[in-house]
Amino acid sequence: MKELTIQQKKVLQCIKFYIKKTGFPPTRADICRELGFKSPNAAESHLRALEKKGYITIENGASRGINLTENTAEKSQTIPVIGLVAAGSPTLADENIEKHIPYQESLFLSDFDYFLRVKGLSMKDAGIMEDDLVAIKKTSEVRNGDIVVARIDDEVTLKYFQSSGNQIKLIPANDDFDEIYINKETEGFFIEG
Amino acid sequence: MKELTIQQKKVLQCIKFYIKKTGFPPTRADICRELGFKSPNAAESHLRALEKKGYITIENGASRGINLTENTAEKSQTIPVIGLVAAGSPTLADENIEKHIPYQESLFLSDFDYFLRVKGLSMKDAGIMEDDLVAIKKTSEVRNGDIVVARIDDEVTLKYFQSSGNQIKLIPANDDFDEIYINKETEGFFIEG
DNA sequence: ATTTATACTGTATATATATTCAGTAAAATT
DNA sequence: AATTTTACTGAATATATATACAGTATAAAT
Repeated sequence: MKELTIQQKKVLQCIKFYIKKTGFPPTRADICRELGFKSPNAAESHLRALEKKGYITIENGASRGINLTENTAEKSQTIPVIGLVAAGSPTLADENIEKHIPYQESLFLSDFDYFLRVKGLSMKDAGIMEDDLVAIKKTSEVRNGDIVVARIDDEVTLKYFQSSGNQIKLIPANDDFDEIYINKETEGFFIEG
Repeated sequence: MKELTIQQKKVLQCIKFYIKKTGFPPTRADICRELGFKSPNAAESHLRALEKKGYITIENGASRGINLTENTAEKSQTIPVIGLVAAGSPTLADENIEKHIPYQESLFLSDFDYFLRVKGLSMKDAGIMEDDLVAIKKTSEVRNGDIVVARIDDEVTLKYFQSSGNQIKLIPANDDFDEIYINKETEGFFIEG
């Protein structure tokens, strides 16, 4: 695939961002607004360049008829694997990256931020075993029953989240201690084993 | 969330399908064409109903300004887990469903069809271990190097796919036998463990 | 019994949008 | 040195599109 210029990258990112935000592609005018162009033809030209280079397809005559190419949408990225998160007794939690694994966005299109390798068996009954990878998404919204990564000072645990009034309980899925929660931080996602 | 009527479901499905196909939402006219309506107002009314019931949002004045709600887009589904697929020496392959696991489409937005539980260690070096779940997508396009689920008569194996001319080799990622391929059927996807 | 929601056809229209044409200018290729 | 590509402004326009208005008819809710 042919290389993009800096401006063309900006336009492509702008399109992706717009779709993510609104659910549908931008118009020429939208792109101009986002990037500060004063003529719709500036956007048009860039779109045609992106089309020519194979990053998007354009349905002629259709409004917002921009379609990200597979290679563009399913852009292969790498996701960090963060090591050794304790699930039993919480251990230290520096975000030491184990490795980066190549990862096709198309496979798990959720936008989680990193993988966490589980240590300990306290979430055993939730299907999360030792050495499993758990997809983690940084978020500020946590609902009851969610599995969260709780951080207390420098220690991390995987627990069920349960908020009742002002008290927040972190419940392991085995038979350990319950804890008071301090600072909701991330939300666990998928598991396997 | 309020229940949809049959027609409203059809319209919603039509929108999803259109987005999947084209990358952008349909116009009122597009919906009419797909569903056989003769007046754009038929689509308009349904859209407003879907909006009212919270399945979509509509950006007024914007063309194709339809956005699937989170609950709509991330519709929780169940995916079958198909049991005991041999990876070492191929065993029998009736599609006996182990169980259905609830699954949020948002997490893995790829459209694979089912999970396969791996038996045997012949794909060990590819990171696929015993008892891992492998996401499988039925497809007719297979490229060299893909991991495929090969079906020979009633037996199934997980192997690397390698086509050279007319000969098709199935290579395990360990140290077993190579085989001739008969009937490309599905394509393995992700793994974990 | 009356209202409201569903499910459309059909016509009309303001405007949102793609797209072409005419330029300017700098950078990169050939 | 000449051509092509990049990167825009600015104006003009055909048409794609949302959307309102006027109806008809049936089913569901109050």
